[in-house]
Amino acid sequence: MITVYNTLGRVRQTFEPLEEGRVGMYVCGPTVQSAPHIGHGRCAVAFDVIRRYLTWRGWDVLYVQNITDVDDKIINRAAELGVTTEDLAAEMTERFLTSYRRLGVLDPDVTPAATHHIPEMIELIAGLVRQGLAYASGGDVYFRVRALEGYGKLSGRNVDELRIGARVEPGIDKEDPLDFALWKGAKPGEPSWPSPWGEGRPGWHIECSAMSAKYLGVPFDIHAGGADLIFPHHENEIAQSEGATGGPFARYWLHNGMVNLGGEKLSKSTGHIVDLAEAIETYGGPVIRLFLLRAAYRSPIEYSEASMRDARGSLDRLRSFVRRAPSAGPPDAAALDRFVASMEDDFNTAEALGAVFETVRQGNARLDRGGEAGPLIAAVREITGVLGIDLESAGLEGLAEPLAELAARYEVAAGSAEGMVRRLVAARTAARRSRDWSRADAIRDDMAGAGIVIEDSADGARWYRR
RNA sequence: GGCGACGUGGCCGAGUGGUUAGGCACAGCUCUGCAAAAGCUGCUACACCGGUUCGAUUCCGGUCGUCGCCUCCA
Repeated sequence: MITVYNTLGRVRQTFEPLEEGRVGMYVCGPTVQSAPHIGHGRCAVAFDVIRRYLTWRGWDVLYVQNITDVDDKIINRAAELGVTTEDLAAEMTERFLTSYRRLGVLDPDVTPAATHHIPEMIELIAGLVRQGLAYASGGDVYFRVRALEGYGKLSGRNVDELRIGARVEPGIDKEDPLDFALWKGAKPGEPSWPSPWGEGRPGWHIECSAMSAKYLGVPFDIHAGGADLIFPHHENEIAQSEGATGGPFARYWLHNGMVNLGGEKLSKSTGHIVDLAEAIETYGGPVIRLFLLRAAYRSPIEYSEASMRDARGSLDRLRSFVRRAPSAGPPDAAALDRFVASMEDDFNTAEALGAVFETVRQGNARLDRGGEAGPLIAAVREITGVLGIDLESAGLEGLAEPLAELAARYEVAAGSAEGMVRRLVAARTAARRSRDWSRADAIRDDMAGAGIVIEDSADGARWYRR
């Protein structure tokens, strides 16, 4: 039985999909205006893990993550750079998807882009206008917030308190400052589409209402995203969708905590950012993924180099363990049970990892005593697989050059990166046999300098990339 | 000001009304040509003040502090 914390209602509750054995999941994706930062990675990883877990548990998950490819920020940024909005969006989309993959995030089943769903959005807006829940004003269309019962139920706000803070842009004719745009009339030179209200483009919130309904149907099971989207984005999605259908929209709302730097949230608009691609380049995808999974997905986490080093140390421990012996037999049942119990408690990956490390210690202790640890290793492999933590890849990308240099220095044949590593390790083993300690140590030190760690053991040398 | 979350040992970070989270770091020992890895041992906590209770880090109230949202944001 899975328990989840539902932002809607702020309660823990049993997760029961609408249809037995099937789960529909919609994750709010990025606005592709600039490159991804660690916070985007956290969101992607958090819900990728949930998807993987549900899948592993035997459920059929339909996973949708959108791309917002039209928006004021994109228009402005493209103008600054002197490129088209399409080109900018396409390039940034690619960068997001590449970084996500390097974090071990599986591709969504559907990755809908807003600009490919304009007709669906127009239809939805037209329906809201017909029902009196929206109105055209100038070339814009606004949602009439006060016309909808229950607005604010997700974020715990009430309309009378909101009134004071609501943003009113000059020159815009809203009936009420709380009302938000469903459709924005185009200014000259802006990308636009024809609509019953004139040329224009969709507001931000409407895309998620339209696309989630299209791919998952309404209502659907899980709607997820960053905690900073609770208000107004998700609140407005609910207003639009429930206004349009008269019934419930998404059943479980899951929100990941923010990634902070120096105690403050990362934010594109302020430039307070840890670039995701750079971090991946520096530490590798698996280290970052482990860093992200060490805390529960709802807690805020602090990015720091010290934390990344910790995460690398932890990853090394896992890798060293599974390299000691092959998996054998079915995965250890006790280890799996602990993993399942942790995950079913609101997908508590931090606790799940605690159980993994205890399994590692048990396994190491058994191996030290000359015993068998096949099932324990199998369990660790199984669990890290579900968590999407890659313990396997040698990851020798980018090392061809330094390895070739070392191959030349120690007079072994050049070739593929992996081949050179093997030959260098063999050369060191030979040096050790002839008790040429200085040569053996030099090879080990130089390899370490290149990022390849060599460890001796009873049954030969093992190596892995740091 | 309103709404929400949170304050755990050197650091990161789970969890619980009375029993070891875990990782990283540190010290000692074992093992090892050296090292690393690994094992064992050690170090050690629940912001503060009240209350409930036989007993609270864990429930309730208050204080202080931090963070998020209230405007675009994963």
